[in-house]
Amino acid sequence: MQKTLEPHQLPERSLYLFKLLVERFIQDGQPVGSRTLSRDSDLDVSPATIRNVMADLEEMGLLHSPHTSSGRIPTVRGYRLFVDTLLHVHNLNSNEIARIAEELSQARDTQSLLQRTSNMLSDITRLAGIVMLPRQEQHALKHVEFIALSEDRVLVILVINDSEIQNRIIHTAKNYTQSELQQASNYLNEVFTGKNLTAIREDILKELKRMKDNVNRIMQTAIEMAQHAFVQSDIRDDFLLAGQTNLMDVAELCDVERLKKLFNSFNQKRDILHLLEQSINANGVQIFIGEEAGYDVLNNCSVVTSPYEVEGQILGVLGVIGPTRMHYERVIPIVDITAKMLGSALNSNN
Amino acid sequence: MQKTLEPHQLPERSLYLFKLLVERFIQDGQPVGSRTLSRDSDLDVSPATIRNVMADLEEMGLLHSPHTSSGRIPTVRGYRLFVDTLLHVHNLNSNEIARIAEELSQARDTQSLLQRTSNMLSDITRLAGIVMLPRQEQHALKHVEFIALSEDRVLVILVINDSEIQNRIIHTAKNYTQSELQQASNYLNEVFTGKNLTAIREDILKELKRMKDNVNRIMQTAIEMAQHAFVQSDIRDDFLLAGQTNLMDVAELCDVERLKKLFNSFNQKRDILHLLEQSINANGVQIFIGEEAGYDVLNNCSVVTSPYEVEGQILGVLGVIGPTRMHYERVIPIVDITAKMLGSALNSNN
DNA sequence: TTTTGCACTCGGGGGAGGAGAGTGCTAAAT
DNA sequence: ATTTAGCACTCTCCTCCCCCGAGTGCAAAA
Repeated sequence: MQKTLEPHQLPERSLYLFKLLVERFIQDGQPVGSRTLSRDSDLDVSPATIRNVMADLEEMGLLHSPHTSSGRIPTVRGYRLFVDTLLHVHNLNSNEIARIAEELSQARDTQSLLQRTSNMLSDITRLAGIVMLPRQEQHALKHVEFIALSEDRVLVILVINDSEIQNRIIHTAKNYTQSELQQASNYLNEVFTGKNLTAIREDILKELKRMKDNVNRIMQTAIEMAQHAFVQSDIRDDFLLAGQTNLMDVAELCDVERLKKLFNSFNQKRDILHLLEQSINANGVQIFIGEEAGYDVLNNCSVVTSPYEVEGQILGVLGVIGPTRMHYERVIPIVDITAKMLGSALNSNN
Repeated sequence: MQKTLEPHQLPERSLYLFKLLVERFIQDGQPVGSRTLSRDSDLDVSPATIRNVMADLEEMGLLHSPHTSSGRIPTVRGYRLFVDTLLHVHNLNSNEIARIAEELSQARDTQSLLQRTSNMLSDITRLAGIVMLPRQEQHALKHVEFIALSEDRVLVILVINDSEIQNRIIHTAKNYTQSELQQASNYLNEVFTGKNLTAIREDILKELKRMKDNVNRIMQTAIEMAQHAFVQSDIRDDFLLAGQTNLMDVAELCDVERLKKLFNSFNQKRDILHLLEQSINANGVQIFIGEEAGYDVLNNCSVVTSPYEVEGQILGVLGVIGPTRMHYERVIPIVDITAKMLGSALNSNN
């Protein structure tokens, strides 16, 4: 009975060769054989030796041969090891940083900032860029306005953070006149302007409990409206995706059936959102490899994500979707720095 | 020297066979040979005869053989003839009409109505559905509101038609206080509510000319604001596209390179918008076949469009994108009726 | 004008065969 | 105890070849 080997017990040489193999495979997408590796490595070692090492690595589930006689390619577990412990990420060169900054600085409002971010991600990685829309919980209310539409429908306009506008149509129990609504919004503006949405929500719930005692008609209207306007969830379940078509160039995804499934799941948004939400509480860059995360449409795909934050508050997640065989070395710092820059851009937008 | 034949000079039998051939090809996508056609036709005629007919049709540029010995397929010109003069479009059965109506009736606001329309188009045709966003020129202004953001930035909120909200941020020459803006919006609401945007625009331009004589401070502010808010173009150059992935099933587009180009041009939007705009002044359903319209990404694709209108005013265009080999017979009435129903749905939304 | 008969063409499918890359295993070398 | 060399083996991929079938065009007969 042989002992079960664990990756960290591997001799340094094996790890070195494994890393070399993964890098090589990422570079040109062909299964890597012992001969190639022997030529590439600094070690002065014959192919046969390398074959032995590779056999070990395969047994541990880090490598896999597509068929009996072809080189090896990394398994999902192999990529995991590579990414978690072998990969050494450089800083981005200042040119690229400047380019990202330049791109983001041109945005006028939040919407276009997010759009630009996702375009930029896809452009410089040549993969698909994704940006989850930010939560606004922590943002300050700038202004609220009610407009009577018809009978029981009222248009609510929330101005948040100077440049972010949300419209909602709510259905009320009673019919309100425009002037009642005006008074209500005046009241709410006075009380709530400058507070953040979470705080406002709490305040409203408190007020609701005291409602029965309250005879002030204006306040009653105001609170009823506010309840509708603020208390319903405002987590906007959406994201911006750019450069999907870049994925069509990737050889290992180039089968129309697979692509179709992938694109469909982009349209459904559900799975992708779930995935992104998993990383919303992560600390910095996170990497999902292949079907690891449990979504089989993402077979052969990796997702590199990072939450972005303003003043320590995580607002959303952004990242890149590409083949498992992607240049993590390059993509990771890009995602990382983009998240940071988006955070500060959002901050200065306030 | 032989005479140049024109389609309308063709003997009835040739047209009949041509029609049969196109229908057959649309059905199963294989080049159609003389034997098949002879079996299919009611005519008691040998394959050889049909071959002669086909040779004529080919010479006229209506048919084409992929290679020496395979059946024929229609050329773009052939489709044109088929669609323009041979095709006989049935009415939609009441089930399908009900289904469309049902689908559209569930929309709450304009945005979701358009979204549903485009989804529905793609669902029932199994192709890509497209809906151009409507112009609002002819819509009545319900309410206008100004909110001071910071220094020279003012948020304009236009409520149009009860359920359509537009936000714009404008940059003003002077700084206005919120109360100035309030007065301005009060004034504008009084004067303009109920008028349509085109009329408002004209009024504003007239007012501008008289501005110099006018000393009323409020009116001056109001007109300056209104100028920014209304006069800039509000033609929203955008469309909603659904079911792109349906196109991935279509055999003749199933080459990744072609698909990539197509999807890219969907993302660029430019070409597609140009195409749609061409049909905005058309009368009813219009059909663009293959690269006819001059966009080579649309090679092998047809676009079936129809403008949709409210009270005789054309607001936009909707349609379907699919392979040239599509079931025009079915798609045309669907697009037709959808345009009409969208029109009336938009109307009842007002 | 239509049909029959016939020679011809072309694409696609199905081996056969060989080259190339790579493997695993065993036995020798270090 | 590793490492290497040697060797047989395996599997993919390419190409060549061949043949089948579908369909054609043309000429001559009906």
